[in-house]
Amino acid sequence: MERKLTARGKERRRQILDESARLFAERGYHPTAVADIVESLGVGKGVFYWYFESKEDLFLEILAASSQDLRRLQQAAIGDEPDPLRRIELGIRASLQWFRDHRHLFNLSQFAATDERFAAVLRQNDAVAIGDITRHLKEAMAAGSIPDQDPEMLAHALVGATRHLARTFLYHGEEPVGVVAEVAVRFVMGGLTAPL
Amino acid sequence: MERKLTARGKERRRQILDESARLFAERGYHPTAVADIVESLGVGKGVFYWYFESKEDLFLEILAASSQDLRRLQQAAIGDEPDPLRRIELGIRASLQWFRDHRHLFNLSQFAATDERFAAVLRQNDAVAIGDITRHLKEAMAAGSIPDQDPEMLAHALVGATRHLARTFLYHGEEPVGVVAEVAVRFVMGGLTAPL
Amino acid sequence: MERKLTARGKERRRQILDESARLFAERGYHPTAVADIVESLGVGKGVFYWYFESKEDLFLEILAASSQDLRRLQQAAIGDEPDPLRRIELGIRASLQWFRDHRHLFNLSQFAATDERFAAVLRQNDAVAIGDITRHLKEAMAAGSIPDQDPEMLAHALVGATRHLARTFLYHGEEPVGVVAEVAVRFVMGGLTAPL
Amino acid sequence: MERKLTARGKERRRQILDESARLFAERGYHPTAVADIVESLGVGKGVFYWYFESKEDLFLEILAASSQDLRRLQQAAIGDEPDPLRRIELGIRASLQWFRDHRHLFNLSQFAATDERFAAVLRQNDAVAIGDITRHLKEAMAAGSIPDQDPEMLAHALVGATRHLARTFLYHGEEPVGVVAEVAVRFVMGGLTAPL
DNA sequence: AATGAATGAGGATTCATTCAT
DNA sequence: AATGAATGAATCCTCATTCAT
Repeated sequence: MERKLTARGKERRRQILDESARLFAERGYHPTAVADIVESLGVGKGVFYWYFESKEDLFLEILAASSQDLRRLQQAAIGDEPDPLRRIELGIRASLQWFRDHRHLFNLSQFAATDERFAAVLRQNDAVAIGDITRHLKEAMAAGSIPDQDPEMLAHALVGATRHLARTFLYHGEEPVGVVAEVAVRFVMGGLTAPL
Repeated sequence: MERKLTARGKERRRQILDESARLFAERGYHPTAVADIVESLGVGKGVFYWYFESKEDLFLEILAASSQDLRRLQQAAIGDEPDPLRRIELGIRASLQWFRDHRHLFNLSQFAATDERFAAVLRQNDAVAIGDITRHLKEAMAAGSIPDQDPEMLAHALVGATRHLARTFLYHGEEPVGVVAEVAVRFVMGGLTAPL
Repeated sequence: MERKLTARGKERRRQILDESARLFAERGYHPTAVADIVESLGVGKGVFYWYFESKEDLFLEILAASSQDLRRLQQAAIGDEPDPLRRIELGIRASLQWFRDHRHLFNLSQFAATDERFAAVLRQNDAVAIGDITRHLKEAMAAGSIPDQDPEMLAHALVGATRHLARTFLYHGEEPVGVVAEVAVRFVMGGLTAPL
Repeated sequence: MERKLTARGKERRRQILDESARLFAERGYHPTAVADIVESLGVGKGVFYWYFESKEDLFLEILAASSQDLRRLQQAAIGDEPDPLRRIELGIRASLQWFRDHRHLFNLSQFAATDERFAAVLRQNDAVAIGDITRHLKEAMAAGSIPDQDPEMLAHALVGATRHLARTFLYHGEEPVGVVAEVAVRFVMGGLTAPL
């Protein structure tokens, strides 16, 4: 594969990527046929396979791209903030904003976790995120701002709380991001700083 | 439907229920064919449709049964404990134990969330759980043991943190339940009691 | 696979085997779609896959079966004839008769030779036939009725001449088997006994 | 069609012809896609259709060209040899050499025989070869050097033996041409001169 | 001459479900 | 209750060919 694409080609590729993410999210991976995707774009079936090796391949690409996108946003939000706990707070707020803006992607990773072919990518994506957070936590422990504990477990607790709030109130519900963020941040900070 | 089943019939039904839960969890709902299920039980295809309306129907039943089972355990664990925060703690510990014992079910609800036909049931199950927790939280707020906040949001934060820890360290990992429970309880209690 | 088949099932299986051999021979392997086969039998598409793993699998089975059938006939024709050259003659006559009766199979092995997935089976089939002939030739050389030469090469020359005559005059042409057999036997015997 | 081609154009055409012959021989006609051919040449798909009407057309051309090439070589080898049997011998030796040099073409004609669209060309090619041989044989019969028989049948027996030896020992095997030629010539001469 | 893009019919295979026995 | 057989719509993917640039 690895075609050389013209400008028009790149545009098409992006179209397919976007449209299929939308459909996968809406109906699920299996129930969305390649035929649905191309029909929804008004192009022939061959187009899909001109740009992607397979349906599976496409899905993997969507997963990878979205996780990269989220991370980019988080890092931009954190900037060079020196306080590690404050960095975590900024990360949470950025994530919630991103979740709101890309709510349709929730189902994708949800589903990806249930299929071994995709779960691997998901775990890797997660490992990166957890790694980032773990670094902040270690720093905070070294500075004495939170008690010494297994930083990885804390990272997962933090991620779990944040994502679930996002799914419930930003994806299924329509709560303003700010409100959810307030709760999330307070809950997480309380959890991180809770004495042993 | 609603057949009257003999003792042997009930046993068969349970066999199918268990085996398909195992297969769905292992490979996913769509990739598991009815043919796989009956073959794995060494019976003919007719058997399946004797006991279940459809594959979809069977999956719904698995979902409902497992959520009921979890709730029963939680309530047994809580007993008549008077302190609401203590009730929550007992609920978390019971849930983690159940998750450990039924780890194969993680993927099932994970997947169910991505398919509108199943998501409804899931939401209902969740609503019950959240309702239980919300009641405890309101009581705790009334008693002044945690600050006044939207109890439903707190409930979701709590559930998200707990489930994610379970998924990561009890399903993918092999951490002892006690260790995870300790972290979960401290994190959640810290989060709940964090001052405004 | 390896299903337990009822009498009706075995009958169906044979039907598919026969009908597809006919179609493959008539139109070629690739141009014959599974849909053509089942349609020509007036059954649903699933039936094919109930009895055969794949189209490829079916073709391999046809190849194997036909080569076994031919060999069985040859051995029956040879019986316990003591003279090795006479055995070869009987084998040639039997083969020609079989080729006439199963002319539609010519194209099959012709095609099979061009696809590596099938060529292997073909080579194995051929090896058996060549082995049989080689044994007769060695005996004849030991008895001094033909000059000492590489028996395997002779066997191939013999097979080549016979098959090509069959293809030309029994498959494409309509010559009586007896006439072709006369020429084939005289040509081959002349070739085998030609002095060094 | 029938384009006027520049020198560069002719070169391109030849490239396509050679590369596709190679690929058809290696993988078979149907499994070789036009896309494979052009990709293997590193050119765009338009190129193919600039030089050839269709894939089918290309294949027919390959068939015709190779049979012409073989015949040219045979005639050059025969020269003006007066003895008809000697001419046949020279033809066999030349053919074997050509088969060795173009072994990859074996599969092509093998396959062509199984598809009615190509079989016609093949039969015509064969008819020419058989016609040449038949002429030599008639002359030999007239001269009394071989017994009177149907010359066409003999020609086919001869061709069958020779080709099969070539396929077995020059294409699949690695026998020296000389050795195979010796066996082939002796076998054929024995067969031709065998008394009635 | 040449390229990347597009077409869409066609092909192998799967699978939930039904049915005759 | 249970079985093997059958159905056929649906799915992913391929590929010869055409086209705009």
